[in-house]
Amino acid sequence: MSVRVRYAPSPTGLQHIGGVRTALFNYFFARAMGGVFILRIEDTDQERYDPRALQDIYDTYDWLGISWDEGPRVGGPRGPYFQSQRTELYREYAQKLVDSGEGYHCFCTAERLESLRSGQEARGEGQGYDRLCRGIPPEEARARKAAGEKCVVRLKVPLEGSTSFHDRLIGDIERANRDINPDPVLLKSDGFPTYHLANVVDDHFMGITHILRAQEWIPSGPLHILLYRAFGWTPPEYCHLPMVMGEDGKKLSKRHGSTSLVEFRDQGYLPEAIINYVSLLGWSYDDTRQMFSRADLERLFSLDRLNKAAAVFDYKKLEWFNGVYIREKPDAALKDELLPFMRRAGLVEDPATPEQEAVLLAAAPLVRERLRFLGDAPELLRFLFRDPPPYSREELLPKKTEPEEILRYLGEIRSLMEGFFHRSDPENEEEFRLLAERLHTRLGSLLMPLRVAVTGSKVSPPLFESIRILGKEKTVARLVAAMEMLAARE
RNA sequence: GUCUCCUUCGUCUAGUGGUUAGGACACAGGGUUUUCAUCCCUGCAACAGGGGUUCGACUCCCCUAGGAGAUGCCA
Repeated sequence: MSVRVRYAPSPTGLQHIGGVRTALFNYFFARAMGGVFILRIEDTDQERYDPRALQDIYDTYDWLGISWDEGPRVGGPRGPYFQSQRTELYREYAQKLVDSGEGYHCFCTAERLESLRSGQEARGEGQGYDRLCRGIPPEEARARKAAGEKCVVRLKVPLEGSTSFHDRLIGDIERANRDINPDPVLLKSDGFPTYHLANVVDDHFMGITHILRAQEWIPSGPLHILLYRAFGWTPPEYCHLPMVMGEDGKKLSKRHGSTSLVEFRDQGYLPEAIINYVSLLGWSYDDTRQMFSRADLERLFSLDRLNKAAAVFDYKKLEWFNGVYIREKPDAALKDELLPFMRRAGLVEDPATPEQEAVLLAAAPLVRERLRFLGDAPELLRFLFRDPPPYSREELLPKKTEPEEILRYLGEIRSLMEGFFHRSDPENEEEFRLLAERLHTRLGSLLMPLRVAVTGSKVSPPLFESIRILGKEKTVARLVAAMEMLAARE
């Protein structure tokens, strides 16, 4: 039987690391098995639905380069792939449960459930519905419903015995029926299904063969088994993936820093880094290999190498992967990646002029090894597009040097600039060494003031290459500005 | 409260009934270097605890502890 898996997000918030991990594992599993990957939108919560969240799902996976074989935008034989468009189906199957006696109508109001819950909490009892409506005779329930009384459909969870299922990763999981959520709601009073019903019905009709989802779903596993049984269906194979935690060991959330994918993208993370890093959260290939491209994972991913324990999300390691992938980018590709960030910083126009593109292309090799994120680029390269930011007089003066001395050096350097552009970088370096020797100073004492004058900072990309990109005119002008600053009396 | 799952360096992980318990990130030190960074080298550091089983357990079993998750007309 060919593999069919799905990622089924609900459009209620931005895609975050945890969701992406689940999506990725489903996608890679499908690819590695030659199966089908389905995207299904679980938009059954009318209250929390957010159209921006749907767009975010598209944006996130488009950006990551993850595509689905069936789902929104592409369609497929088992659609529709929005649960909000399948409500008839859920209603039909909820009714079947009522008819067969596996489910029942419940007329309890939200208020009653609320007070029930608070009472239980106050007494420190286990929480859950008290099954009040379970005893209502079917005819009576029918009549009340026909009379227009608001109601939901609940599942009749067996009072005795236990329910177990097999998990590919964990093994057999068993739960006493009395510990299962007492009669969960399957169909809400607004006619929409809850997760449990919609999920089971869809997975069945969409022919899902494997359910790969986070371990936070384990507790509802037995419940879903009960549903499959009530319908007379065969459940798919389960594989509950280890959870992703924040640094404090708690479920990853906003307060752990950026967790949504758009945030990572906007900070200048590369999709390659995210994919590589996230893949290693709960999965490994062997004892040493850690570099994996999307294509690698589409081939090598396997459920046999999953880890059981929850993984802590380590921003530092992601950052490291990002640096590695940035360094792998050829000049032109890096330039293209950098462009949006330079634009957003207002350093290049939109669209960039050919000159600006040329400068950025030339600068790419200079910053490549210095970027942790693409978003670091504007600050590093600003001096190529604007006058250097204001710097203090002190910054021009290396330790234990006098202004007059540096002023003299800069004058000499200015002369050196005449032939600078006709010489190679090694030749220029040699010139500067000779000059330092002649002035009885260190090379650093020559280059640091020059660096500050040209870039406005003591930390910059390689100086000679930078000057070459900047051009003689601007370089000399900045040198002069620095000399004037030094010459001015305090 | 109840139920379920989990437990190897700080973090991600590999691993075997007999290993110096391996790799990566982080951190520390050193080297290269015109700054920063990159790069290279070295170091650091783990089998949660207690019982068994066994000639021998990190590895198999049990218990304890700790952690996490679930207990919704949210998914």
